[in-house]
Amino acid sequence: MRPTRFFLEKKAPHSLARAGVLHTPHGTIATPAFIAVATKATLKGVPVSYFPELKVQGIIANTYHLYLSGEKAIVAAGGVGKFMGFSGPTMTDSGGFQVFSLGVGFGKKLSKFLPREVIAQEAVALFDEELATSHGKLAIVDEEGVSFTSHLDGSLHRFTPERSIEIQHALGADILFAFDECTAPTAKYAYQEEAMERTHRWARRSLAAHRRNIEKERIQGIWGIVQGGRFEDLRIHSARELAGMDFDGYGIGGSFSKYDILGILNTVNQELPQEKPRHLLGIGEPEDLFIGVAAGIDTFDCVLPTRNGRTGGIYTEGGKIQIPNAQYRNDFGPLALGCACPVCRIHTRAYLNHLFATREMLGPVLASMHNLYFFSQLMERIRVSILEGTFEAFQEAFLSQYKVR
RNA sequence: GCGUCGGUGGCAGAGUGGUCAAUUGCACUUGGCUGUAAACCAAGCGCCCUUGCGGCUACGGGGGUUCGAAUCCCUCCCGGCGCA
Repeated sequence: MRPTRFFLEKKAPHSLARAGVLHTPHGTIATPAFIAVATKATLKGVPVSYFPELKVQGIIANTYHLYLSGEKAIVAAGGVGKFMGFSGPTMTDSGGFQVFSLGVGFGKKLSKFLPREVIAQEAVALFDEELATSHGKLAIVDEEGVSFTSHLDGSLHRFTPERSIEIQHALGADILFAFDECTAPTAKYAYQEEAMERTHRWARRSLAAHRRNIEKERIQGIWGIVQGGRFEDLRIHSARELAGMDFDGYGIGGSFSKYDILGILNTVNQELPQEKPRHLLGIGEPEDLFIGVAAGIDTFDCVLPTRNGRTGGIYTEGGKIQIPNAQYRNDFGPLALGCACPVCRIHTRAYLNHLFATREMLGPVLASMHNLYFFSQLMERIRVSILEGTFEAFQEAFLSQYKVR
């Protein structure tokens, strides 16, 4: 029996949305669900003791970052979950994203979504010069793997699919991801295709390395990552290719064009085995979560609730607000209307505004907690709506008052 | 009272004849953040104006020198320090 198992409970009638339960050796996740990002074995700013109240069902940590900081103590502690004091389900990302963020993304303010301006001039060459040079990068890709220059001390490190899996075995999460290459949103078709094919070869090697370890294979599941960037035909090809491998679930990675992400995800998910869980890596805003769910995604992870929280962004029913802004100085209402989170039960916008203005560390902490609850709670409501057969109505009701800037 | 040093934009503090509406930091205002190089980054921050190598007013007050002054001179006011 596989260490992670997924059971579908209900499918929505007019979309690919679905509700289910994902079983792991450390408990279950009711899906659709938001997985909190705990890159360096900490959900930045939020004590594990608050997880239950914040409805945090699971976390995802990062192989590259924990490897750099030294995974020995984590192994000695009995795995990343035990190390951080979290008894629930855990995942580890393979380090594939760092191929992008420390590679072609280094020094640039590239998000995973193709910028609006670039879409407009799609026909024009997309930063081809920059992508072609390795100057200024901390990660260089070759067929065998990736050479990293540590962003911490400049030391040289080497990741291959086998090495990533080996470290992920040491970290001991319930679900680990195949080593992949996350490409830039600006990558041209030819490079995207090349990277995707390489990612498929790495997926096979990751899978083989995992199955080879009989002990770990029994207690950790491995999910493969679909790539292909914003190109639909590549995505279809990638999904079929991955579907043909014996993964326990699937991650959908890489970058997208904001405007056809629903279409691409729909396509991808129709190619993937229906009975297996799909995780959309690194996405997204509340409106993106609806898009993902509607396209058949079961789990998500994203740094936004914590990163935005740390930097003063608060999610509310009416959209995202900047709590340090002057207009909230005397706003004694809750952060979000009707929010039942432990922060809103006690604190006001004015207080959070004050904490940020005075740079008190509690500000980022409380904001992160609230945002985390907001995301988890949103996913829970989405799940309930699917079970009740009212997903589309709920989506419409939520988005009608949630303003996207 | 004498001597001396100093008074610059919200604050601190550069500048010491032109390229100064004035470096920089803080504060302030506003953006951004999507598998976390991020408790971060960016922009703005005298007034007017749609624009500009744009106009106007500014470096304690007043007056002068000069083609030109935050920068030099005189004087007044204010502050620190020293001596009486």
